[in-house]
Amino acid sequence: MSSLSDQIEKHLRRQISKYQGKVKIKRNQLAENFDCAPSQINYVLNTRFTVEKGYVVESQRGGGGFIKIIRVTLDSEKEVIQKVINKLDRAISQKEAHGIIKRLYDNDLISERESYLMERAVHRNVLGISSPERDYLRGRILKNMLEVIFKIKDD
Amino acid sequence: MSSLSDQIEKHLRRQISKYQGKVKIKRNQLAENFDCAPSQINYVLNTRFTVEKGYVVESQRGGGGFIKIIRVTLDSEKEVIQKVINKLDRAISQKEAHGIIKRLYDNDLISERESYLMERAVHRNVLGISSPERDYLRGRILKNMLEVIFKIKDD
DNA sequence: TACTTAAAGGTCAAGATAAGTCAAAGTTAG
DNA sequence: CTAACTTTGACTTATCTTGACCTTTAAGTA
Repeated sequence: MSSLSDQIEKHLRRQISKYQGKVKIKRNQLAENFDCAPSQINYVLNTRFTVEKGYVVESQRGGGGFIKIIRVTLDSEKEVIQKVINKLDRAISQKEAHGIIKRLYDNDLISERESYLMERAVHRNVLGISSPERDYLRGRILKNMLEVIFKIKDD
Repeated sequence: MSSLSDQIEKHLRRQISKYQGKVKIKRNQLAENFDCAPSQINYVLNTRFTVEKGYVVESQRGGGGFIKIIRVTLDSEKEVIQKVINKLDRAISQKEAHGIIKRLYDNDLISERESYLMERAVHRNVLGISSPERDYLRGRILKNMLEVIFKIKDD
């Protein structure tokens, strides 16, 4: 049995995922739904939707007031990845692949183990087939690994 | 005649085996079931579910608090991976690959992100070429990625 | 426009829950 | 008999929940 705070957190996360990373709520309404004190909502926000955890919370008081929760994938991070992925729709040499992976690792976007994992997956000896098909295959594998890896949110 | 601690230990071990190597309990509830002081549970954890014995214990206090016990494979970890790798010197279907990756993830040998990364790297649509070459390629990629995991410890 | 009011959301501290620590007391194996 | 192990309970710390009171703001009214 999880605590009320956990349930509220789960609910909000689901909503956020459902609506492209942001959601707007009415504090009192939500408290009503969960049958708890309105300040409970603030508690959940303050402990679970912090900046360190990748969220920004905005609110407004008064009539028509609201609380907005926005999930942020540090702008820089998102930009970097997007740019990298965009460059992958073509043949990629092993050297290029190495450079890309190293840069991601240097920027703390992937772990050391992930970097070795990826390097190996696109290594010429592993792919086996001959160029230029091999370079296209490498591009596809790298692109797909990156796409999938950055859709997963790591808590 | 086994002591109370032994009985509690046995019970927890059974639960852990039953639930894929991890279990989440309520300390007070468990103490109630065994009709003992709650701190008795801590005693059992501290003497029988230590890191040296291959367990990690996590907990949270306060409302909705809990104790989680997770079995971690230490030495056996490398053995498992080695066995898996040895089976990969052949054509591997996507379904087989999925099973292997899932098993590694379930056993906490790879992270969720790594599992997604690997699944994608050997996906039929990504590899592109036709069978049976595709299945051999998949086997090579998977084998090589696992060798990396085998060699590099994540922390 | 200026003022008033009601409708939000914010803060903080007290109380409720639940796990952790530690040392004293009890048991058991050798 | 004693040393190691087990059991218990008083006290501590962490987390969650609630409610009283505060601040901000939209909207209505003169």
